[in-house]
Amino acid sequence: MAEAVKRRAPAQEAWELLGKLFGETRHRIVRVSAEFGLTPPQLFALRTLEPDEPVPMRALATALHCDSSNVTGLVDGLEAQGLVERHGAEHDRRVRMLVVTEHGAQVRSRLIEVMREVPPQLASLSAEDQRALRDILRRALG
Amino acid sequence: MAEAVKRRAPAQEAWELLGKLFGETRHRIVRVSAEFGLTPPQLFALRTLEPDEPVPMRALATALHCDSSNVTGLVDGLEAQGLVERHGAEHDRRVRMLVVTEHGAQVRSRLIEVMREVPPQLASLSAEDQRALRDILRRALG
DNA sequence: GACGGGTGCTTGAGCTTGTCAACCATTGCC
DNA sequence: GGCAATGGTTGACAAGCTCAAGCACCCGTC
Repeated sequence: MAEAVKRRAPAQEAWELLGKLFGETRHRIVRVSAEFGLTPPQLFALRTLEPDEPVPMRALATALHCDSSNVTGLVDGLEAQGLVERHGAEHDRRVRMLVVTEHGAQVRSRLIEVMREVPPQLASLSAEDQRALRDILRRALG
Repeated sequence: MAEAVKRRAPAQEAWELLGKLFGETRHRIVRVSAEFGLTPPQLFALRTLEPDEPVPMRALATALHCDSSNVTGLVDGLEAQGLVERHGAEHDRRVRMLVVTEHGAQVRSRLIEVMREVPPQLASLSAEDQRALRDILRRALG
């Protein structure tokens, strides 16, 4: 640690660089949502719902880390666009199962497709760097 | 490309892993903001302002990629807490220069400190991985 | 020097997210 | 049957965000 030189740990610099990527990604999410006529929270909600696995609203709320009352509004929006439907559950008449419609499933898969697109900064990396990055992230997050 | 095996490019898998990290970071930002008595947008605003470099509100708006009218509210909040002040500019009486107060500068630096903390997933990487990650990100985003 | 377009900021309307508290219907246990 | 707990909705409220309108001011031109 030289006197005037403020040494930053490599991980810290990496973290700051990721911060930049985060910022740009936020705007991307807003843009993509708008393309699909959704708001970002609606997009996350639809992405969370598996077309073949109806879940009660409560489950969506916990998955999104938010209040149930919030989900009511989100689902209202999705339902208004015919992307999901509320079906009554047989065994418990209190719960409403969320079912992704045919249309909703199509939108959802296109949406996931777009979200998966690797941002240009990463795509421009060499094949070796891409593999190394994947391996490191696997070790960190896997 | 084997038949049934859907091969994912390494960069794509890396991107998905980063998505996970993003999600966790979002909650972290909310938590940190609350700790400082700020809302997330207020936090970003304060972080953007350099204590030694007063800037017109317009500049903050473009830096935050939002409308000027939005900044008015954000700055109202920061000013109410004594973190920034609006000063008239000499050469142009329309513009209001944003000046970070002494207190604001302190809060800001503590805040940046906390935001810089490397999340545990990255911190737990080996020193080599950390360096490799930094180098790759430098190439991607530098 | 006065006019007029462009600019910086604020205000207000309107929408969405998000939380909390209150409420209703229903369930399941005692 | 009674009663606490649960799933979902509603309403009140705070905040972010955008747009349109307005105000004060700058600056070019005639």
